[in-house]
Amino acid sequence: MAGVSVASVSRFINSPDKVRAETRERIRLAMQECNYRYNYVAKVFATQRTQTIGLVIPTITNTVFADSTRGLQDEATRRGYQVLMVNADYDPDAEGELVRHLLERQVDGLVITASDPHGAIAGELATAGIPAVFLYSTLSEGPVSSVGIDNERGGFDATAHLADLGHERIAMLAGSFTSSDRSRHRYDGYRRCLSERGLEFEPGLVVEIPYGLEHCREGVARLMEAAQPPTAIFASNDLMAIGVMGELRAFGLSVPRDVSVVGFDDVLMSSYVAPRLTTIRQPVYEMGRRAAQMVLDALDRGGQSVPRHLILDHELVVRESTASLRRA
Amino acid sequence: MAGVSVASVSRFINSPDKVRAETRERIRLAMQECNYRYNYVAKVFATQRTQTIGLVIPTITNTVFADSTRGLQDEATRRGYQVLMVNADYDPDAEGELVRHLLERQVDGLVITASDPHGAIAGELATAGIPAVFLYSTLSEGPVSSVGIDNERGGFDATAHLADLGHERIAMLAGSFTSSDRSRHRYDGYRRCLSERGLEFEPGLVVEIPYGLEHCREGVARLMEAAQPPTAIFASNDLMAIGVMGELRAFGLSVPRDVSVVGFDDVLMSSYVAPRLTTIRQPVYEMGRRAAQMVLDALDRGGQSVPRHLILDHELVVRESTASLRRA
DNA sequence: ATGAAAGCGCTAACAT
DNA sequence: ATGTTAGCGCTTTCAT
Repeated sequence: MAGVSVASVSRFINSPDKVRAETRERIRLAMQECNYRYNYVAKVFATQRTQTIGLVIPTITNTVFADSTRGLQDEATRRGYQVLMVNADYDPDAEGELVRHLLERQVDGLVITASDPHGAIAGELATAGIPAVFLYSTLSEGPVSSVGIDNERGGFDATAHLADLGHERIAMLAGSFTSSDRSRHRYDGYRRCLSERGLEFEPGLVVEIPYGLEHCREGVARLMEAAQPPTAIFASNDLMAIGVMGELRAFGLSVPRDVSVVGFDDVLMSSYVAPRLTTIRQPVYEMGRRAAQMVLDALDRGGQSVPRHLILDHELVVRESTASLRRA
Repeated sequence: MAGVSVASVSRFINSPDKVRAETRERIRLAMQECNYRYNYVAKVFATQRTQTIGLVIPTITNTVFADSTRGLQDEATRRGYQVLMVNADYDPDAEGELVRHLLERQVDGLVITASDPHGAIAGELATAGIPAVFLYSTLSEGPVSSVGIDNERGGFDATAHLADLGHERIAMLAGSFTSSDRSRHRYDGYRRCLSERGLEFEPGLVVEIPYGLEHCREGVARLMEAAQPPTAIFASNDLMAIGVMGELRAFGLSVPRDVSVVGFDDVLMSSYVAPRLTTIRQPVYEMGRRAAQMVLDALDRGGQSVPRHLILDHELVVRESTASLRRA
């Protein structure tokens, strides 16, 4: 239509300076006239590269994942990559499914917040043949790279803060261990703190619930209707901590007067709720950025690289939801 | 490798029953041996159909969009489609960009929460040549289908609730009009209510801010530091309403004792914050489901169909953040 | 600066 | 039940 070959059109699209101005104009006109639309799928098919990194997150409902995704997205965009995000709803089986799906879609790299980085997913990633990194998990070894914080120490620090305030009956409301190794590691830290402080561990003070605000009611009920209810609750993440505070109020209990609550993540919302939530801050934007960096760097090096395990610093942020124990 | 043609392999993948059991086994073995991975991109390229519907949302940080996306996702999955979600960060220019991007990616249909369905995006969609629907907007006509609620009436109802409680100085903290026609329509309803109730409209009582919790501080400051501060605030959405409540507390003000607050959306979080938020509920899951339904139905009919404009019911949910005006 | 042509991995129509 | 083959729209190498 423009009287040129497809090669010239391709050049026009990808490096306009390689085609004469006059030809450029002819092509532009023809494109306009026939309402040309570039077919990205054909390009990917031809080049075998999508310039896309696949991202698997546990849920879209907890905004931490939105925040880390932003970091990942920014870094990817900066380096000419896109990100294809899918959520697994905290379901380990779905994770494998989604990874396969992303692989079929020819993503160039993968970052995943997995339920269990030691589970089946590890093998899946190992054979994928593209750079992959685990995000959020605490890993110090293994064939696939990772970036996260030390969740065990985070759990320890949260619990220690409560112990420092004089609490002895400290409960943990944990997101289900099978759907999150972070929850398990935070629990490990909780246990270690209890033992180091000489506090007795009571199985009844740990309740494991599925992730999500809507499951907090039952968890809080189990905790507070016991013969000896806790005076402080450590929740696996801020979302659930906010859920806990809501349910505590429904029980006629006041935070922090009757019970102290600490969360994990330091989601923006946590500075806005009443009372403002004490929590463990994770540098999530930075974590997302670093994860992208790792897969992009590997890609730059031709896909091959030694696995790295990056553990960033977390930080206790004391706000209004925790207070000294009032002795009866 | 299995001694069969590519056609048989294709059949094996897409309709295994069309190939003899013995051949099936040979293929399976060969696949295993050479670590075969299906190339989805090639399939899309060959068939010219992605079985994917593109979704553009304003932000991933407000969980309403997560909720409507779930409805959309469920319906799509049920009918064998996937959804490719991208977020525009409330930027009208980004919306156009993303739509073009999705089109290049050959999505079969499009659903978009647009800043302004009457803006440039409308033309973009009209020429796209694939089914598209606007989600969340109040539209009763136009070439592209839509599903939403009556945002003007929603804004009216929110304001009327405050007026019914005796408030006369009712402010609106609005998400920027240029990035959301919903905000504009809710504002229109606010204005109509004021006028119907014989309440004087004061420009100083309307402040427009960018979306996001982090911008609420300035908005609340502008409102409450005025000579005659409002006794009630209607916020464009729940997220901002929660932000408002947080900032009001920072000002030493109590909700609802000193000022009443009403939001919009009825996000799950709104039942957990303190005080529990009074708001206008949108049936967002259903909205997402219906949007998917519309594009999928159009696709089933071969892409052609008359535009439909669906307006679902909203509902005022009265909780704890609003109270009768205490006269000085 | 431009053109010719091979090739990316699959599907689908047709033939056997 | 299986094989043959054209073709999807682009990139890229090699010629000119």
